[in-house]
Amino acid sequence: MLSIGEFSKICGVSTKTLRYYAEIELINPDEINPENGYRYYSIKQLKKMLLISRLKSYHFSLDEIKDLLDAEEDQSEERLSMALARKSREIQEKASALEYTLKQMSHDMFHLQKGIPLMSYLDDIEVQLVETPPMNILSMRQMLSRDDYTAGYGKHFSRLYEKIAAEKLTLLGTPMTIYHSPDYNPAGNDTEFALPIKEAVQGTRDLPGGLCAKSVFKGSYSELTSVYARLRKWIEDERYEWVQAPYEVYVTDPHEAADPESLVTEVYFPVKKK
Amino acid sequence: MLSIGEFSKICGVSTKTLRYYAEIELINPDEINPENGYRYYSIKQLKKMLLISRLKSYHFSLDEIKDLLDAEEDQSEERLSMALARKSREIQEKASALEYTLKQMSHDMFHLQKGIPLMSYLDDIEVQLVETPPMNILSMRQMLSRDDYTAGYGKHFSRLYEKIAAEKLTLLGTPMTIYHSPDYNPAGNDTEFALPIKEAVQGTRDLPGGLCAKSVFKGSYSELTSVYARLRKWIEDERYEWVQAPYEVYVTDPHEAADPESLVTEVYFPVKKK
DNA sequence: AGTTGACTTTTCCCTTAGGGTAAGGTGCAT
DNA sequence: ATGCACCTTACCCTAAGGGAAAAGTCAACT
Repeated sequence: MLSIGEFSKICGVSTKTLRYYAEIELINPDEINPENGYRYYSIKQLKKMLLISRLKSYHFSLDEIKDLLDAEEDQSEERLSMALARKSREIQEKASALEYTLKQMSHDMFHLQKGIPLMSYLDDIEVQLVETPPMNILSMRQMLSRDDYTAGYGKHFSRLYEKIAAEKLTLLGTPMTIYHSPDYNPAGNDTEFALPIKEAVQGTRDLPGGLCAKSVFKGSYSELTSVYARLRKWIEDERYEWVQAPYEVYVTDPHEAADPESLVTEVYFPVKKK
Repeated sequence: MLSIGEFSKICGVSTKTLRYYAEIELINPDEINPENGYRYYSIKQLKKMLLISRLKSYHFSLDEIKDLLDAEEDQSEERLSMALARKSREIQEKASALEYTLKQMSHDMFHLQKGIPLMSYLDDIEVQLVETPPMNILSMRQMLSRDDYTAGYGKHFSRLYEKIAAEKLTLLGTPMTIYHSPDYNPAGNDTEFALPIKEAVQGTRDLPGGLCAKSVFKGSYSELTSVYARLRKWIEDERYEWVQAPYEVYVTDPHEAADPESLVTEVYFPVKKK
């Protein structure tokens, strides 16, 4: 039997951690001396402890690890395999999110180098009041969190384009995204991906036209949240009111634009006078 | 003037967040009604709030953001530039750490698919007692955290190799790492990178020989922590005691091994009988 | 003028995975 | 017997807010 200090050195984890793991019942000491409360670990627990450390290095939470270890003997390998596959996908998404962040940052650093203050583009966003015609759109709607957005974007639009090709429909414009969640919600947004088409077939719906506050923005998508802020500010200032879900129209195909600076996006807020 | 709810919608952050930011004095409401405590924000604060959101998306902590915003007007752009460059490097390191984790995971998944339980290799690690001869080593020593390890490894060894080339020294073996921190410390380990050479020049020291517990391990470096555990267990079981810093010898050049499975590493623990 | 519903305030507790410290009890070697 | 290393529990702390409760306030509608 090993004291907590000895076991801690063998495993490479702190005694504090071992006590915490006992508290949450992730790994219990083999024996506890009832007189003095001393914890004693057996060498057989080393393997379990090392597995915990490894899963932790794979970014599993202690709760997830507990679930995996508590699984029945005969299912455990299968569950572990599935969990690893799932977590691996999560990490890939995290990594590509980081890549994206890096791109945004280098973009901002480039601006700063040229002496342009970071948020100055805000002053250049112009807002106009326009009347939009009704459209017939082919769309898919889903709850999406910020993190899923990039993945969702590609997936849904490629499906929509497939359908258009398969059913020989007539495309009338560029892709658009409609945001149905009333206010900004970090947990997830009710998002509709849409393409305007001519034919009214199954899966299409009517997007009513009407008065809209509109901004045309040229630049990286990461700055779009500011465009929304600018529009909401304008709506507030001009005493309008927001009557329907706002939407974005991607005038430039993001896959064809080499430079994020050249991306053109229109943002519409359907409004009425207060 | 905008109420907290209005300002929150315009900025795309929750009211809770705005209250928290006021509490930590990151961004204060322009005015607080002394009678009812209502917070009122001016539209001029929008730009600051959006900048905060952007910096947050770049993984700056609120403390860091506060420092950046509190900077003097004339220094602020310069500091921002430097901070972005630094944070960008941090993120790159995070990303490559994730890539590395992904490699380890796919390795484990491959094993599981073949029906090999994850930690079974532990049973295959053999320990032997050997007598090592003293060596003369050229070395560099530094505190390194787990995260810096990969970067430190490449940097230090390339410097050591450069010196050997420049001074025409005679290499007597493969690279090794000596771990001077007595127990595992997540904050940072006192690590010495070394190459055995013939000549006793400046920058070299004597590595005393003696009795060692030794394991030869074939496989990915991520499994080395377990080799250490296995050795410490053996030392405990056999009633030996650990008298000096343990060290690893990289028998295979990690840059030349295509498959992590083929990497060969020796781990030595200088010991004496208790 | 009264009511209702939407909005705002403060306060308290909760989250992860332990770290740090204090006060007091043990085990082992000299 | 003493000293010292080791062990115990208990309490507070972290970052960035989320959730809920209780109470006060605003604005619109009747």
